[in-house]
Amino acid sequence: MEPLNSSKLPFDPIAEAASNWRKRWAGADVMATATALIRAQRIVLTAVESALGPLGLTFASYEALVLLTFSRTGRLPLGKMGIRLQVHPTSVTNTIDRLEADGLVRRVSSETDRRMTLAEITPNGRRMVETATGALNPSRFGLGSLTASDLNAVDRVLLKLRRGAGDF
Amino acid sequence: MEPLNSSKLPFDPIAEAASNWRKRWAGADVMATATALIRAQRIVLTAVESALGPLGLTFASYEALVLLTFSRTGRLPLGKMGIRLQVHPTSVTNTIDRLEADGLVRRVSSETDRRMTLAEITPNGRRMVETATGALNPSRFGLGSLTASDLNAVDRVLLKLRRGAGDF
DNA sequence: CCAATATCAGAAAGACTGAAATTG
DNA sequence: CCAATTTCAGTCATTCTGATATTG
Repeated sequence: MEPLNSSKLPFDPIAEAASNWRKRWAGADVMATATALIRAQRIVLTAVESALGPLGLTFASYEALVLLTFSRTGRLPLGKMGIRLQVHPTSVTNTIDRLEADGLVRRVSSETDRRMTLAEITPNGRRMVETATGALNPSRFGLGSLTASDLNAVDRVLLKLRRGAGDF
Repeated sequence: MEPLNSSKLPFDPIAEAASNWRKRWAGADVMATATALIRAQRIVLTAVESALGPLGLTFASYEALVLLTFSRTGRLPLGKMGIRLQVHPTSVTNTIDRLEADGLVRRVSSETDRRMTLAEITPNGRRMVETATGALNPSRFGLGSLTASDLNAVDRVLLKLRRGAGDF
């Protein structure tokens, strides 16, 4: 995953837009932050997926694998994974489909509640997490220009945001 | 655009994951922030598109309209719009296609450089911006739980991030 | 001839809706 | 009979690649 439109601008397009918005309506500040958040996500995703792409993973599938790695038994119900990763149920099905096709995960039906399907990470899956994490490290998730205190400042506010949005 | 998976958790899934990551590798902090940024973007986008959806707009098309509104002549070359909005050229073509089909914009070929196509906002387009902005205002872009100083704190760091990523 | 601009065809991944099958 | 879990079919917006036509 490469840059969207790598042509650089001689100014900050969001600041520029915000200054226009402020002439017209009161919501300019939130809109500027919202736009910056969307752009920040693209920066992160671009960095991450350009590191993971060669391995055949997306960030979503990597997150799913990591979640399984951290579970005690190496297996979790798909529904629970969706809740933990905050993604749509059909997206989980989709992600697990691809991971299963690549042999990184396999589906196991639960013995206690047969409605549930568990995803279980395979030995290949565990190896892939190691490799992928190694590939991800140098990318710093696109956040290499931020200091520890910058990260803290963002974390604090985003925690508030996510709580306010009812994430947990 | 509604919630992804509205089931609430009794804890912060990102903090939980971060605590697991820290046991294993050094990049845990950046990964936590990266994950939070991705989640924050989804919160914003969900709020925004649920306000704009009934009007037949996406955030991308709304941004394009607003950009035209703020330009002196009400028209801009598609390429320049892509750079300003930081989206892929084909996405601009796509977005303008839909706006044009809805009569909110029309294509005009440039007279100075005939390679360029300009998008020009129509009177209906201008009315739509008014309506959409009115619909957006109460949503506060999903950022209603943040104070002005919270917004400032995020803006400051994301400015650094975007500059570091070569956005401008 | 080369560069820039926009477009098109086609692929991929994600999110969504609505419906279905299975099981509790 | 109703609820929960997963899957399926299909749609949509976005991004990307690679190719093309037009113009500078």
